[in-house]
Amino acid sequence: MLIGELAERAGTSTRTLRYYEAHGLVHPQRSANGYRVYDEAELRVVQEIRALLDVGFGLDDVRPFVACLRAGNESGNVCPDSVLVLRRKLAEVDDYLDRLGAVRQQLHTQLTHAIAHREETCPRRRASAP
Amino acid sequence: MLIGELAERAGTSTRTLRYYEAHGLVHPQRSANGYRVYDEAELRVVQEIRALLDVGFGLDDVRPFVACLRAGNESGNVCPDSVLVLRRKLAEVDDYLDRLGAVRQQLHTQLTHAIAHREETCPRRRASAP
DNA sequence: CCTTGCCTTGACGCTGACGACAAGGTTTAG
DNA sequence: CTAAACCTTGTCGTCAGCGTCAAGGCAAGG
Repeated sequence: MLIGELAERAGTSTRTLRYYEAHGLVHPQRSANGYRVYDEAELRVVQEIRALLDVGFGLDDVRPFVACLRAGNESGNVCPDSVLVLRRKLAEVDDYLDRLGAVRQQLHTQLTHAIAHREETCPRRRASAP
Repeated sequence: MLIGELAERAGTSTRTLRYYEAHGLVHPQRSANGYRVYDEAELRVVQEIRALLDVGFGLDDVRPFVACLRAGNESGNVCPDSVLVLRRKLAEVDDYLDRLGAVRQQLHTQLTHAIAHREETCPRRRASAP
């Protein structure tokens, strides 16, 4: 399988595949003319990478999962290093959820006060009419 | 007040103040030698900018609040444009909270499955011992 | 006069995951 | 012969909010 086919099958671009290779996530062989040649297993690998990136992982975070898949496991999650990353990421997400919740609260408060201020300085006719 | 003093009082850098000016958020006067001269009110403006950026706003989102303050209001939140931005940002945050919650759920699931798989293929001695 | 410490504009660096383009080689089909 | 459709490496652009020099002007104290 050449790079174009893998790109299409994985729903990504050739640029992306070369990028992953440059960062050590994919290791295609080369044909006589220098073309990259991928075997079927790489499709799974690329899909795993994409799935993790979509969830907010960085390339470095993805490495253990790729290695885990390549080690013959049917899931990239089951290796110790992957579990460590999963734990860390879960903690990060929880942290971010907390902060984002606080931000939401603050925005809500500001908005409420702004509306209240508006009622104060410029009362609605409908609302205050008998 | 010169740029260095304002930077220190606002807890930011001169570079940052020049950056804000380049993006139309601050309009200092100039002294005879070309130095930027700020009046007291700009401190409030810069603080408002910093507070909003810290919450995740972009410079463009901040503009209405700055204009609102400069219009003489004691809060930057009370003007219609500011309220619009607040509403939009609140919606964005809610959206992001939803997606992040889904991600958290997925991570949790993956982690749970990975652990379960581990128990399966390599059961703990303590847990299964009589 | 010289140093110190302000200030000025200008321009590149950074982070991440690519997109887009350049300039060229290869293979196949017509 | 040539066009089409692949492929190669290399390099610059993107988004945001600045950090970090670089090179120089201005003011005051010793």
